[in-house]
Amino acid sequence: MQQEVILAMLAKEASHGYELRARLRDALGPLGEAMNAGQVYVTLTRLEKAGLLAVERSADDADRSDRKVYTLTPNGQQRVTEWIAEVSWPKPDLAEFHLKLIAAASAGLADPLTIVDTQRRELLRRLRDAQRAAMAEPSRSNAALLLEGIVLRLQADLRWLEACEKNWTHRRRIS
Amino acid sequence: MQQEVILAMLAKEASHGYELRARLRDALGPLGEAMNAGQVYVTLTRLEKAGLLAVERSADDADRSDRKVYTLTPNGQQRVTEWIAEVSWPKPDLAEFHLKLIAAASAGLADPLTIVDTQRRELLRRLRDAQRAAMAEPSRSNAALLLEGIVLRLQADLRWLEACEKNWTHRRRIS
DNA sequence: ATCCCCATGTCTAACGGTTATCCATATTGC
DNA sequence: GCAATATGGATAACCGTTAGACATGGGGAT
Repeated sequence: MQQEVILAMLAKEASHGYELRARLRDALGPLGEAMNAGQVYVTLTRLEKAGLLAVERSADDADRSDRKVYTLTPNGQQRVTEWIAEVSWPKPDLAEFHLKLIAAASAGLADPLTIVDTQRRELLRRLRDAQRAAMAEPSRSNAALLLEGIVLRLQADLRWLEACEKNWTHRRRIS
Repeated sequence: MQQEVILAMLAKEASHGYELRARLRDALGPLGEAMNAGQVYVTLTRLEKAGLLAVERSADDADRSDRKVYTLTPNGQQRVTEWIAEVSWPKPDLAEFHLKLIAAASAGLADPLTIVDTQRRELLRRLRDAQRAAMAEPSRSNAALLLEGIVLRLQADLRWLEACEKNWTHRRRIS
Protein backbone atom coordinates (compact mmCIF):
# COMPACT_ATOMS: atom_id res chain seq x y z
CA MET A 1 0.00 0.00 0.00
CA GLN A 2 1.75 3.02 -1.26
CA GLN A 3 1.67 6.01 1.05
CA GLU A 4 0.32 8.28 -1.64
CA VAL A 5 -2.72 6.10 -2.14
CA ILE A 6 -3.69 6.75 1.46
CA LEU A 7 -3.07 10.45 1.07
CA ALA A 8 -5.13 10.58 -2.09
CA MET A 9 -8.04 8.81 -0.46
CA LEU A 10 -7.94 11.39 2.32
CA ALA A 11 -8.00 14.17 -0.26
CA LYS A 12 -11.63 13.37 -0.78
CA GLU A 13 -12.55 13.35 2.87
CA ALA A 14 -11.03 12.84 6.27
CA SER A 15 -11.57 9.35 7.65
CA HIS A 16 -10.91 6.86 10.40
CA GLY A 17 -8.21 4.38 9.61
CA TYR A 18 -10.65 1.53 9.53
CA GLU A 19 -12.97 3.47 7.30
CA LEU A 20 -10.08 4.11 4.92
CA ARG A 21 -9.45 0.43 4.71
CA ALA A 22 -13.11 -0.15 3.89
CA ARG A 23 -13.01 2.43 1.13
CA LEU A 24 -9.87 0.88 -0.33
CA ARG A 25 -11.38 -2.56 -0.19
CA ASP A 26 -14.46 -1.27 -1.90
CA ALA A 27 -12.38 0.14 -4.72
CA LEU A 28 -10.35 -3.06 -5.11
CA GLY A 29 -13.11 -5.63 -4.92
CA PRO A 30 -11.95 -9.20 -4.24
CA LEU A 31 -8.32 -8.13 -4.55
CA GLY A 32 -8.70 -6.00 -1.47
CA GLU A 33 -9.69 -8.91 0.73
CA ALA A 34 -6.16 -9.58 1.82
CA MET A 35 -5.52 -6.01 2.91
CA ASN A 36 -5.30 -5.84 6.65
CA ALA A 37 -5.94 -2.88 8.86
CA GLY A 38 -2.50 -3.06 10.43
CA GLN A 39 -1.00 -2.06 7.13
CA VAL A 40 -3.16 1.00 6.93
CA TYR A 41 -2.31 2.09 10.45
CA VAL A 42 1.39 1.60 9.98
CA THR A 43 1.24 3.80 6.93
CA LEU A 44 -0.93 6.39 8.63
CA THR A 45 1.50 6.60 11.52
CA ARG A 46 4.42 7.09 9.19
CA LEU A 47 2.60 9.75 7.24
CA GLU A 48 1.65 11.54 10.41
CA LYS A 49 5.27 11.54 11.53
CA ALA A 50 6.22 12.97 8.18
CA GLY A 51 3.76 15.80 8.68
CA LEU A 52 1.61 14.86 5.71
CA LEU A 53 -1.51 14.24 7.73
CA ALA A 54 -2.94 15.21 11.07
CA VAL A 55 -5.09 13.49 13.62
CA GLU A 56 -8.29 14.96 14.96
CA ARG A 57 -10.45 13.52 17.61
CA SER A 58 -13.65 12.26 16.23
CA ALA A 59 -16.48 14.71 16.65
CA ASP A 60 -19.10 12.46 15.16
CA ASP A 61 -18.94 9.78 17.77
CA ALA A 62 -19.62 11.91 20.79
CA ASP A 63 -19.22 9.08 23.24
CA ARG A 64 -16.06 7.74 21.61
CA SER A 65 -13.60 10.55 21.72
CA ASP A 66 -10.69 8.13 21.55
CA ARG A 67 -11.47 7.68 17.88
CA LYS A 68 -9.14 9.37 15.44
CA VAL A 69 -10.00 11.05 12.21
CA TYR A 70 -7.12 11.48 9.81
CA THR A 71 -6.98 14.51 7.60
CA LEU A 72 -4.46 15.94 5.16
CA THR A 73 -2.11 18.71 6.09
CA PRO A 74 -1.23 21.30 3.45
CA ASN A 75 1.98 19.36 2.85
CA GLY A 76 -0.04 16.23 2.45
CA GLN A 77 -2.32 17.96 0.00
CA GLN A 78 0.69 19.09 -1.96
CA ARG A 79 2.18 15.63 -2.01
CA VAL A 80 -1.05 14.27 -3.45
CA THR A 81 -1.06 16.85 -6.17
CA GLU A 82 2.53 16.03 -7.08
CA TRP A 83 1.79 12.34 -7.07
CA ILE A 84 -1.13 12.70 -9.42
CA ALA A 85 1.14 14.42 -11.90
CA GLU A 86 3.97 11.89 -11.55
CA VAL A 87 4.29 9.02 -13.96
CA SER A 88 5.54 5.71 -12.71
CA TRP A 89 4.92 2.03 -13.14
CA PRO A 90 5.77 -0.99 -11.02
CA LYS A 91 9.08 -2.61 -11.65
CA PRO A 92 8.83 -5.86 -13.56
CA ASP A 93 9.01 -8.81 -11.24
CA LEU A 94 9.66 -11.73 -13.50
CA ALA A 95 13.27 -12.01 -12.43
CA GLU A 96 12.72 -14.38 -9.56
CA PHE A 97 11.07 -17.03 -11.66
CA HIS A 98 13.64 -16.53 -14.38
CA LEU A 99 16.47 -17.00 -11.92
CA LYS A 100 14.76 -20.03 -10.47
CA LEU A 101 14.88 -21.71 -13.85
CA ILE A 102 18.49 -20.78 -14.39
CA ALA A 103 19.61 -21.86 -10.95
CA ALA A 104 17.67 -25.11 -11.09
CA ALA A 105 19.21 -25.97 -14.40
CA SER A 106 22.76 -24.93 -13.67
CA ALA A 107 22.87 -26.59 -10.27
CA GLY A 108 21.15 -29.69 -11.60
CA LEU A 109 18.34 -29.32 -9.11
CA ALA A 110 15.37 -29.79 -11.40
CA ASP A 111 14.30 -29.76 -14.99
CA PRO A 112 13.33 -26.23 -16.00
CA LEU A 113 10.64 -27.61 -18.27
CA THR A 114 8.98 -29.28 -15.32
CA ILE A 115 9.06 -26.05 -13.37
CA VAL A 116 7.54 -24.20 -16.29
CA ASP A 117 4.82 -26.77 -16.67
CA THR A 118 3.88 -26.65 -13.03
CA GLN A 119 3.85 -22.90 -13.05
CA ARG A 120 1.66 -22.85 -16.14
CA ARG A 121 -0.93 -24.96 -14.41
CA GLU A 122 -0.98 -22.54 -11.51
CA LEU A 123 -1.32 -19.49 -13.72
CA LEU A 124 -4.15 -21.13 -15.66
CA ARG A 125 -5.92 -21.78 -12.39
CA ARG A 126 -5.46 -18.17 -11.35
CA LEU A 127 -6.65 -17.00 -14.72
CA ARG A 128 -9.86 -18.95 -14.38
CA ASP A 129 -10.36 -17.58 -10.88
CA ALA A 130 -9.81 -14.03 -12.03
CA GLN A 131 -12.15 -14.41 -14.98
CA ARG A 132 -14.79 -15.90 -12.75
CA ALA A 133 -14.38 -13.11 -10.23
CA ALA A 134 -14.60 -10.49 -12.95
CA MET A 135 -17.86 -11.89 -14.22
CA ALA A 136 -19.28 -11.83 -10.72
CA GLU A 137 -18.70 -8.09 -10.43
CA PRO A 138 -21.06 -5.46 -11.76
CA SER A 139 -20.18 -4.47 -15.28
CA ARG A 140 -17.92 -1.44 -15.47
CA SER A 141 -17.32 -1.43 -11.74
CA ASN A 142 -14.01 -0.63 -10.14
CA ALA A 143 -13.45 -4.22 -9.18
CA ALA A 144 -14.28 -5.48 -12.66
CA LEU A 145 -11.81 -3.09 -14.24
CA LEU A 146 -8.98 -4.10 -11.95
CA LEU A 147 -9.69 -7.78 -12.49
CA GLU A 148 -9.56 -7.18 -16.20
CA GLY A 149 -6.03 -5.94 -15.76
CA ILE A 150 -5.16 -9.02 -13.77
CA VAL A 151 -6.58 -11.24 -16.49
CA LEU A 152 -4.55 -9.51 -19.16
CA ARG A 153 -1.45 -9.82 -17.00
CA LEU A 154 -1.92 -13.50 -16.47
CA GLN A 155 -2.47 -14.05 -20.16
CA ALA A 156 0.76 -12.26 -20.94
CA ASP A 157 2.63 -14.26 -18.33
CA LEU A 158 1.30 -17.48 -19.79
CA ARG A 159 2.64 -16.42 -23.15
CA TRP A 160 5.97 -15.82 -21.55
CA LEU A 161 5.91 -19.28 -20.05
CA GLU A 162 5.45 -20.60 -23.58
CA ALA A 163 8.51 -18.68 -24.60
CA CYS A 164 10.43 -20.04 -21.62
CA GLU A 165 9.44 -23.54 -22.57
CA LYS A 166 10.68 -23.07 -26.10
CA ASN A 167 13.90 -21.51 -24.95
CA TRP A 168 14.75 -24.25 -22.48
CA THR A 169 13.68 -26.97 -24.86
CA HIS A 170 16.12 -25.60 -27.36
CA ARG A 171 18.88 -25.47 -24.78
CA ARG A 172 18.27 -29.03 -23.84
CA ARG A 173 18.70 -30.05 -27.44
CA ILE A 174 21.92 -28.17 -27.72
CA SER A 175 23.40 -29.77 -24.60
CA MET B 1 15.99 -10.04 -4.49
CA GLN B 2 14.35 -13.00 -2.92
CA GLN B 3 16.43 -14.91 -0.43
CA GLU B 4 15.87 -18.20 -2.17
CA VAL B 5 17.38 -16.90 -5.37
CA ILE B 6 20.62 -16.32 -3.52
CA LEU B 7 20.48 -19.74 -1.96
CA ALA B 8 19.78 -21.38 -5.29
CA MET B 9 22.72 -19.64 -6.92
CA LEU B 10 24.94 -20.96 -4.15
CA ALA B 11 23.62 -24.46 -4.79
CA LYS B 12 25.74 -24.50 -7.89
CA GLU B 13 28.89 -23.32 -6.23
CA ALA B 14 30.04 -21.35 -3.24
CA SER B 15 30.87 -17.72 -4.05
CA HIS B 16 31.97 -14.34 -2.82
CA GLY B 17 29.12 -11.91 -2.39
CA TYR B 18 30.38 -9.71 -5.18
CA GLU B 19 30.77 -12.72 -7.43
CA LEU B 20 27.19 -13.69 -6.71
CA ARG B 21 26.04 -10.31 -7.80
CA ALA B 22 28.01 -10.67 -11.01
CA ARG B 23 26.40 -14.03 -11.70
CA LEU B 24 22.96 -12.60 -11.06
CA ARG B 25 23.63 -9.66 -13.30
CA ASP B 26 24.82 -11.97 -15.98
CA ALA B 27 21.60 -13.94 -15.81
CA LEU B 28 19.44 -10.83 -15.89
CA GLY B 29 21.12 -8.85 -18.61
CA PRO B 30 20.26 -5.15 -18.72
CA LEU B 31 17.63 -5.66 -16.04
CA GLY B 32 20.33 -6.55 -13.61
CA GLU B 33 22.15 -3.25 -13.98
CA ALA B 34 20.32 -1.66 -11.12
CA MET B 35 21.12 -4.43 -8.71
CA ASN B 36 23.60 -3.21 -6.17
CA ALA B 37 25.97 -5.23 -4.10
CA GLY B 38 24.58 -3.89 -0.83
CA GLN B 39 21.38 -5.73 -1.51
CA VAL B 40 23.19 -9.00 -1.92
CA TYR B 41 25.17 -8.57 1.26
CA VAL B 42 22.14 -7.64 3.32
CA THR B 43 20.46 -10.80 2.13
CA LEU B 44 23.54 -12.93 2.71
CA THR B 45 23.83 -11.66 6.26
CA ARG B 46 20.21 -12.44 6.97
CA LEU B 47 20.56 -15.91 5.51
CA GLU B 48 23.65 -16.55 7.54
CA LYS B 49 21.84 -15.51 10.69
CA ALA B 50 19.09 -17.90 9.79
CA GLY B 51 21.59 -20.72 9.47
CA LEU B 52 20.96 -21.31 5.80
CA LEU B 53 24.48 -20.53 4.71
CA ALA B 54 27.92 -20.39 6.20
CA VAL B 55 30.96 -18.26 5.66
CA GLU B 56 34.36 -19.64 4.87
CA ARG B 57 37.53 -17.70 4.52
CA SER B 58 38.67 -17.59 0.99
CA ALA B 59 41.27 -20.19 0.24
CA ASP B 60 41.83 -19.13 -3.36
CA ASP B 61 43.18 -15.74 -2.57
CA ALA B 62 45.98 -16.75 -0.30
CA ASP B 63 47.03 -13.20 0.44
CA ARG B 64 43.49 -11.97 0.95
CA SER B 65 42.16 -14.09 3.73
CA ASP B 66 39.67 -11.44 4.73
CA ARG B 67 37.58 -12.41 1.73
CA LYS B 68 34.49 -14.45 2.44
CA VAL B 69 33.14 -17.36 0.50
CA TYR B 70 29.49 -18.17 1.14
CA THR B 71 28.32 -21.73 1.01
CA LEU B 72 25.07 -23.50 1.72
CA THR B 73 24.43 -25.31 4.96
CA PRO B 74 22.39 -28.51 4.88
CA ASN B 75 19.40 -26.42 5.96
CA GLY B 76 20.10 -24.04 3.15
CA GLN B 77 20.29 -26.91 0.70
CA GLN B 78 16.98 -28.16 1.94
CA ARG B 79 15.37 -24.78 1.63
CA VAL B 80 16.51 -24.59 -1.99
CA THR B 81 15.01 -27.97 -2.73
CA GLU B 82 11.73 -26.94 -1.17
CA TRP B 83 11.72 -23.69 -3.07
CA ILE B 84 12.25 -25.36 -6.39
CA ALA B 85 9.19 -27.48 -5.73
CA GLU B 86 7.04 -24.59 -4.55
CA VAL B 87 4.74 -22.81 -6.90
CA SER B 88 4.24 -19.09 -6.52
CA TRP B 89 3.83 -16.00 -8.60
CA PRO B 90 4.25 -12.33 -7.79
CA LYS B 91 1.22 -10.53 -6.52
CA PRO B 92 -0.45 -8.34 -9.08
CA ASP B 93 0.54 -4.76 -8.60
CA LEU B 94 -1.95 -2.81 -10.64
CA ALA B 95 -3.83 -1.62 -7.59
CA GLU B 96 -1.84 1.54 -7.02
CA PHE B 97 -2.53 2.93 -10.47
CA HIS B 98 -6.14 1.85 -10.24
CA LEU B 99 -6.57 3.63 -6.91
CA LYS B 100 -4.84 6.68 -8.30
CA LEU B 101 -7.51 6.98 -10.95
CA ILE B 102 -10.30 6.47 -8.48
CA ALA B 103 -8.92 8.91 -5.94
CA ALA B 104 -8.15 11.53 -8.56
CA ALA B 105 -11.67 11.33 -9.89
CA SER B 106 -13.52 11.17 -6.60
CA ALA B 107 -11.55 14.01 -5.01
CA GLY B 108 -11.73 16.07 -8.17
CA LEU B 109 -7.94 16.24 -8.42
CA ALA B 110 -7.47 15.37 -12.06
CA ASP B 111 -9.18 13.85 -15.03
CA PRO B 112 -8.60 10.10 -15.05
CA LEU B 113 -8.43 10.11 -18.82
CA THR B 114 -5.50 12.48 -18.71
CA ILE B 115 -3.71 10.25 -16.23
CA VAL B 116 -4.33 7.23 -18.44
CA ASP B 117 -3.06 9.05 -21.50
CA THR B 118 0.12 10.14 -19.80
CA GLN B 119 0.73 6.68 -18.46
CA ARG B 120 0.17 5.15 -21.86
CA ARG B 121 2.87 7.31 -23.32
CA GLU B 122 5.26 6.19 -20.64
CA LEU B 123 4.49 2.53 -21.16
CA LEU B 124 4.93 2.87 -24.90
CA ARG B 125 8.32 4.39 -24.31
CA ARG B 126 9.27 1.54 -22.02
CA LEU B 127 8.00 -0.97 -24.52
CA ARG B 128 10.23 0.43 -27.21
CA ASP B 129 13.17 0.40 -24.85
CA ALA B 130 12.53 -3.19 -23.89
CA GLN B 131 12.12 -4.29 -27.48
CA ARG B 132 15.30 -2.53 -28.45
CA ALA B 133 17.17 -4.09 -25.56
CA ALA B 134 15.86 -7.52 -26.45
CA MET B 135 17.11 -7.21 -29.99
CA ALA B 136 20.52 -6.22 -28.75
CA GLU B 137 20.87 -9.46 -26.81
CA PRO B 138 22.05 -12.73 -28.27
CA SER B 139 19.15 -14.76 -29.55
CA ARG B 140 17.89 -17.27 -26.98
CA SER B 141 20.03 -15.83 -24.23
CA ASN B 142 18.89 -15.45 -20.64
CA ALA B 143 18.59 -11.71 -20.99
CA ALA B 144 16.62 -11.96 -24.20
CA LEU B 145 14.14 -14.34 -22.63
CA LEU B 146 13.56 -12.14 -19.63
CA LEU B 147 13.14 -9.07 -21.79
CA GLU B 148 10.58 -10.96 -23.83
CA GLY B 149 8.55 -11.39 -20.67
CA ILE B 150 8.84 -7.69 -19.94
CA VAL B 151 7.64 -6.87 -23.45
CA LEU B 152 4.63 -9.12 -23.10
CA ARG B 153 3.87 -7.58 -19.74
CA LEU B 154 3.99 -4.07 -21.07
CA GLN B 155 1.76 -5.00 -23.97
CA ALA B 156 -0.79 -6.44 -21.59
CA ASP B 157 -0.64 -3.35 -19.42
CA LEU B 158 -1.21 -1.14 -22.43
CA ARG B 159 -4.29 -3.16 -23.24
CA TRP B 160 -5.48 -2.61 -19.71
CA LEU B 161 -4.96 1.12 -20.10
CA GLU B 162 -7.25 0.94 -23.12
CA ALA B 163 -9.83 -0.74 -20.95
CA CYS B 164 -9.36 1.90 -18.27
CA GLU B 165 -9.88 4.61 -20.85
CA LYS B 166 -13.10 3.06 -22.03
CA ASN B 167 -14.35 2.56 -18.53
CA TRP B 168 -13.70 6.10 -17.40
CA THR B 169 -15.01 7.57 -20.63
CA HIS B 170 -18.22 5.74 -20.03
CA ARG B 171 -18.39 6.97 -16.47
CA ARG B 172 -17.90 10.50 -17.60
CA ARG B 173 -20.83 10.15 -19.94
CA ILE B 174 -23.02 8.83 -17.21
CA SER B 175 -22.19 11.68 -14.82
C1' DA C 1 57.93 6.31 -8.24
C1' DT C 2 53.52 8.31 -7.33
C1' DC C 3 48.80 9.20 -7.84
C1' DC C 4 44.28 8.40 -9.38
C1' DC C 5 40.72 5.57 -11.10
C1' DC C 6 38.52 1.36 -11.37
C1' DA C 7 37.51 -3.40 -10.04
C1' DT C 8 36.78 -6.68 -6.53
C1' DG C 9 34.94 -7.24 -2.11
C1' DT C 10 32.40 -5.99 2.21
C1' DC C 11 29.29 -3.50 5.37
C1' DT C 12 25.44 -0.73 7.31
C1' DA C 13 21.70 2.47 8.50
C1' DA C 14 17.38 3.67 7.07
C1' DC C 15 13.09 3.55 4.56
C1' DG C 16 8.77 1.55 3.24
C1' DG C 17 5.61 -2.44 2.40
C1' DT C 18 3.77 -6.47 4.63
C1' DT C 19 2.25 -9.56 8.19
C1' DA C 20 0.63 -11.48 12.37
C1' DT C 21 -1.06 -10.46 16.42
C1' DC C 22 -2.74 -7.92 20.12
C1' DC C 23 -5.99 -4.57 22.43
C1' DA C 24 -10.57 -1.93 23.22
C1' DT C 25 -15.44 -1.07 22.74
C1' DA C 26 -19.96 -1.64 20.81
C1' DT C 27 -23.33 -4.45 18.46
C1' DT C 28 -25.68 -8.54 17.09
C1' DG C 29 -27.25 -13.24 17.30
C1' DC C 30 -28.20 -17.33 20.01
C1' DG D 1 -25.97 -13.32 29.43
C1' DC D 2 -22.37 -14.79 26.47
C1' DA D 3 -19.92 -15.40 22.28
C1' DA D 4 -19.01 -13.81 17.82
C1' DT D 5 -18.46 -10.03 14.93
C1' DA D 6 -17.73 -5.24 13.57
C1' DT D 7 -15.48 -0.89 14.22
C1' DG D 8 -11.28 1.20 15.52
C1' DG D 9 -6.42 1.30 16.85
C1' DA D 10 -1.47 -0.28 17.73
C1' DT D 11 3.00 -2.63 17.26
C1' DA D 12 7.00 -5.62 16.62
C1' DA D 13 9.30 -7.88 13.26
C1' DC D 14 10.56 -9.33 8.75
C1' DC D 15 12.03 -8.46 4.10
C1' DG D 16 13.46 -6.02 -0.10
C1' DT D 17 15.62 -1.87 -1.50
C1' DT D 18 18.71 2.02 -1.48
C1' DA D 19 22.46 5.01 -0.73
C1' DG D 20 26.61 5.40 0.82
C1' DA D 21 30.73 4.19 3.19
C1' DC D 22 34.96 1.47 3.56
C1' DA D 23 39.17 -1.63 2.15
C1' DT D 24 42.56 -3.51 -0.96
C1' DG D 25 44.85 -4.32 -5.24
C1' DG D 26 45.90 -3.46 -10.03
C1' DG D 27 46.56 -0.70 -14.02
C1' DG D 28 47.40 3.47 -16.46
C1' DA D 29 48.97 8.19 -16.70
C1' DT D 30 52.21 11.58 -15.25
